[in-house]
Amino acid sequence: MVEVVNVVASGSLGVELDLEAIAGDLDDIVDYDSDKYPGAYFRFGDSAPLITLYRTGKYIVTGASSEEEAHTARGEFLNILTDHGILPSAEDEWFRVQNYVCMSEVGEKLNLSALAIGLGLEVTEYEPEQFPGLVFRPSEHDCVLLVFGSGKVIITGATSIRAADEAFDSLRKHVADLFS
DNA sequence: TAACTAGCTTCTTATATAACAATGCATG
DNA sequence: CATGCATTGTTATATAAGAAGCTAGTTA
Repeated sequence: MVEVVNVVASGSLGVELDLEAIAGDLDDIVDYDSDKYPGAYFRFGDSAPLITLYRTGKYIVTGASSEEEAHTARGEFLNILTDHGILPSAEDEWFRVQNYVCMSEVGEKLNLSALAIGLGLEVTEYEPEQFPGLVFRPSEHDCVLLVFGSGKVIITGATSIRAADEAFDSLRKHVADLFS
């Protein structure tokens, strides 16, 4: 099993927006500086996900620890926009999770040099002087795994929890075959 | 010279290393 | 009171994805 630690999702309001006016109106929750970055940041609380809104009406949600939390943040975001008359209604827009960042562990300490050879040098990168984790890009899974000597594993780039689960499972099987 | 492409910026999150800064405490 | 060592804290390293906008480089 993998634990979701971060969810990145995106959607579109379908309308062009005046971010300067919105930032002025929602001064307490919106942070916008076009010289620094073209997106306007919406923060709903300290540990809540961050929503970045763009001129085009497209937006991204980052920092949610579940898909539900991402949806909740999006709902709050849409409500505030409709309440302030920025949006006529919150319908007819798409919203999709683009990236799941997950964490898990294999339950034993790992020799990463041996693991790199075992998994195959063409699908792994391990340069401990540059970064302590081994980068594993399994050819049969569409995500990337960072494997550490402690046995902890980060799975990122997955578009579903199932994909992350499957990728971690295959890593675990490789580890079991190699070190037993 | 114009159009296009590629790469970088911002942000989030776990993970683990080294290198560095800054501070605390003890000993001479 | 000054120096040395230890601890704590911050930053960098690397990963993925979305977004818009800027710059740099290439090509027609």
